[in-house]
Amino acid sequence: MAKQERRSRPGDGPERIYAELRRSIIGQELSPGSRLPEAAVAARFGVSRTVVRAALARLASEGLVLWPNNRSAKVASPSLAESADVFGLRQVLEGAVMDRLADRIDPQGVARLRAHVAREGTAEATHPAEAIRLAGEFHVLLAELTGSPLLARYVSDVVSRSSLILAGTGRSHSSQCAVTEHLELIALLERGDGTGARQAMAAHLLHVVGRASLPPA
Amino acid sequence: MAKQERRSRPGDGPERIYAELRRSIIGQELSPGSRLPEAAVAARFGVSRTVVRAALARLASEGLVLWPNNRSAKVASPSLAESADVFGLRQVLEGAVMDRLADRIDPQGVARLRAHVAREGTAEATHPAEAIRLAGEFHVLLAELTGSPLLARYVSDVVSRSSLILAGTGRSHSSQCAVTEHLELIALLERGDGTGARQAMAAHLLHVVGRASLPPA
DNA sequence: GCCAACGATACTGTATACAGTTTTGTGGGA
DNA sequence: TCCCACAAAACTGTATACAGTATCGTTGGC
Repeated sequence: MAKQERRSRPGDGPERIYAELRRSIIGQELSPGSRLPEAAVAARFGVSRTVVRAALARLASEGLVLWPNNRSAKVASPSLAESADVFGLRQVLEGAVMDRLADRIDPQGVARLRAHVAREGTAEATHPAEAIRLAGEFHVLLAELTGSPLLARYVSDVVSRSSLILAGTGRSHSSQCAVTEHLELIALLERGDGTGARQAMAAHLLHVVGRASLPPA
Repeated sequence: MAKQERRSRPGDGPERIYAELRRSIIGQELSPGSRLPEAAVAARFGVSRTVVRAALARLASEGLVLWPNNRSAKVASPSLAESADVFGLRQVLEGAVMDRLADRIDPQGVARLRAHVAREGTAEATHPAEAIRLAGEFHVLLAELTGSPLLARYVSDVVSRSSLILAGTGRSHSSQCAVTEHLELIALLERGDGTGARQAMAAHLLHVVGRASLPPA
């Protein structure tokens, strides 16, 4: 017999707060530098500081918030150097993703990618913040399709940081360009062109940086 | 005036427990699968469960312990597939490290590397567990010299996991071979041979895997 | 006016209490 | 013997209390 659904199971508290804060940060509802006092966050979500601290620890480990000792956590505001570092690593990691995917991607994976890009296209005009999030998740989906959990995790990490960086610049057409470039990446993978896919990804990432008017990595 | 040294400053508790547990795990004092009940760990180190939970959270985020909901944390025991994943990512990340270092390494960096390898040589015969740790830290040091904090962090991450994996196999001569190979890597970097350094690193990592009698990545 | 000392306020770090969940051990029936 | 039910023990999840630390405004001296 199926267990009765509960409104929140034990252990889900931190996860929920983490997800909500993360969404707020990437969606610019919390701008870089915003302070996140534990008590305030706890009150806002109706939980205790204990739960908030667990969520903050995770956000800090992903670089989305800074959390110095004995001081309030605050939303990270990456410097130019840090931004360059993030995108430099994306070149490394996502280059490896393309190499691996060109060999092993199957029609089902291609279909998932195309479906995702379709959602990007839908959100692109109406929900700019969500468009940024979806554009990032496309890259995470690519990484997941490699079948390497670790690679997927690191890509997810740098993509989160990228979203925070890009949210700060607030270019609204970023996503439109991303859609056509994402489709191009899929096409290259589909025909097994690993070299082309790697190069296209490198160019795509440079475009993303360029549109955000950051100096190239 | 300098502040009076304290035995432990607030906020240092979790960090200390984290470091001690990590050392015990990598040093095989805690073997894979060992249970880590919060209360037991807390009693052992003379702190409260609060502190232990923070340390466990960090270890779990680095993949050294598994921490399912409502269950005791336990030391991870990586499967063959997970081990292959770890070393596959090391190829990607450390290949990038060599590329970057061949351009930018300075005599001071070379000196630090050589000094480190000297310590590896000293520990190699007498303290096998410490030799494994030092061999890992050589790779972390390489990554740090690139000047990319993020790259350094990810390398540190996969090296930790590797240490856990290698500790399980318990090959005692691993470290001796590592010393000569590490010196070879330094020599290649010193003469600016990026391609050679990248290839040598790839071979080195394959050797490490081979000595541990794991299937090649 | 300017700056240092100081006190109030806000906030974090850690311990602990209690409730809820999982695990373990034990006895009874087939 | 095997296996299920069930109760006891072990353990985690969360809230809360209290002590310690940073932050900020104010006051007093110059």
